[in-house]
This record gives sequence, C-alpha cells and structure tokens, in this order.
Amino acid sequence: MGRKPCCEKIGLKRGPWTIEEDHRLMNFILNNGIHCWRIVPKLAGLLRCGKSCRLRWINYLRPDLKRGGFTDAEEDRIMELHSQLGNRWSKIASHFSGRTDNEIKNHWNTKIKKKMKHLGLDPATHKPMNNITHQTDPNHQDTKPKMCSSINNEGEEMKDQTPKDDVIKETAKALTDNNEELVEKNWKNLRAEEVDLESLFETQGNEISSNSSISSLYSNISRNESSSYLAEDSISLEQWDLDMTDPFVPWDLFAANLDHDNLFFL
DNA sequence: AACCCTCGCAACCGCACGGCG
DNA sequence: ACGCCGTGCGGTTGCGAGGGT
Repeated sequence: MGRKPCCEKIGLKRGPWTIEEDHRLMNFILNNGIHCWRIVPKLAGLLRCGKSCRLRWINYLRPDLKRGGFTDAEEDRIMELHSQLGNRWSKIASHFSGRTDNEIKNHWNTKIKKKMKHLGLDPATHKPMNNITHQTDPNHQDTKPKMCSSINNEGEEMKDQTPKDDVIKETAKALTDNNEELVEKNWKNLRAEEVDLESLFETQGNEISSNSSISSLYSNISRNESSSYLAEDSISLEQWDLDMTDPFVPWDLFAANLDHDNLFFL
C-alpha cells in the first residue's frame, strides 16, 4: 500500500539540529563526500534520516551559502524569474549563487508576496489585480507601478497607466516645489520601474541643493527604500543581516579551509 | 507580568522523477 | 516494460521570537 518510507523512522531524531549534529555532519561530508544520503547518517553517527541530513546540508551547512537578507536587486530578479518559471523554486535558485530554493521560497511567501499585493499585483499571475484599496484610493490608480519587464511584454495591462515620462516630469517639478508628499509617492513608483532616480535627483540638484527638507527626504527614502514598501515591516535590512548571522558556526574559517574538490556532488 | 497573536524561518512530508537491474 | 531505490522538489507545518494588549 503505497511507497514505503525513505528511511526507518522509529528511533530517529527529528526537529531542530544541534551544534554537535551539525559538526558531525559537516566533518563527515568534508572527509568523505556524499555518495548515498541514506548511509550518511549511519556512517556519521547521526540519529537522523538521510533526507533530513541532505536538507540540513543543502539549506544550512553548505559553505557556499550566502545567507543574510535579500537585496532589492535579488528581489527584483526573483520576481522576474517567478513570472517566467512560476513556483519552480529550484530553477529560480539556480540563477542565484549561494541561495537555496527553500530560502527563496520562504522569502517569496513572507516578503515578496506582500510587497506585490501592496503594489496591487497578483503574486500568482504578476498582473494587476482589482484591489479594493485601489478602488477607494484615487491616488493608487495613477501610481500603480509595474515590477517585472516580462509583464511589459504582455503590453495591454499597462496601457492605461500614467506614462513614465510624465511621472518623471511631475517628480522633477515636485522636487523644485518642495512637494515632499508627491516626491515620495512618485519615487516608489519610478523606482519600481527602474528609473534612475539618482540621476534625476542630480539633474534637479542645482535647483534644490539648498532645500534640506527634500534632500533629507531623498536620503531617507533611498536608505529605507525596501522597508518603505512594507509599512508593517519595521526591521531594516541591516538589522535583518545581524539577526540572520549564526553566531555559533565560523563560516569564513570553515570555508577558507574547505577543499572545494570535495564538493563535486553539489 | 502574563497572555495572545503574528511573523519568519527551519524542517518535515509526500509525491515525482530518473537511474538501474 | 516493469518495479525498486535514492534523490529532488514544492507545499505545508511547527516553533521560537517579538510585539501588542
């Protein structure tokens, strides 16, 4: 009746890995490589199933993992690849060095999905959705940005949006008019369309260089851009980086001493 | 202080797939 | 062609941390 389990579950440990288990697995793999995950736990002296060992290695112990928060560029790339590949996380992960499919999948489900909904895009289709928020907020209709170039290829959905050039002109005027609210609003949309706002700011810089309010606004938006998409996310990327750093495992030392010839199996 | 809720991440589960005899 | 086996993949769950009441 059905397939038998991949491993004998009785007597095997489950749940979070201990440091000692991590060290045992790391030492074994680095000394012996991986030929059969099923026998790895037995030979390494671990009360885990092979699947669990594989997952732990791939998602956490592998020395080439990047770890830490995703950059805006990475997020944009994930969205672009997701629009082309769908939920094929391993395929998406293959476009990034040092990122795992699990990591990307988690980031998608916890952050990017929210970000897209916030921008009025359906995470499943990457197309604009009829959002109640937009219907009740007249400002949203003109500022709905596109996030992915692939959506551009579809064409139709974007035709009714405010032309990018007009928004740029409007933003430039808002800069000179000291209209902080409009600058901030347009900034997010233009940034989402990959408009070089730094150049725009420099262009307008002569006229507003004495305007400390707009300058500081620009700095604040630039610095906190990613978190500004998500008003509910109060953790900055810097903070996240710190939180994501594992204090117990000396990765750099580990990687520096690694014989990369042993990683043929990755 | 205690409880509840939400969020993010690590880990698990079950199915799919490919290699091999 | 078929069944077995090991591995890969994507969806889901569990749990700890942090914030709110």
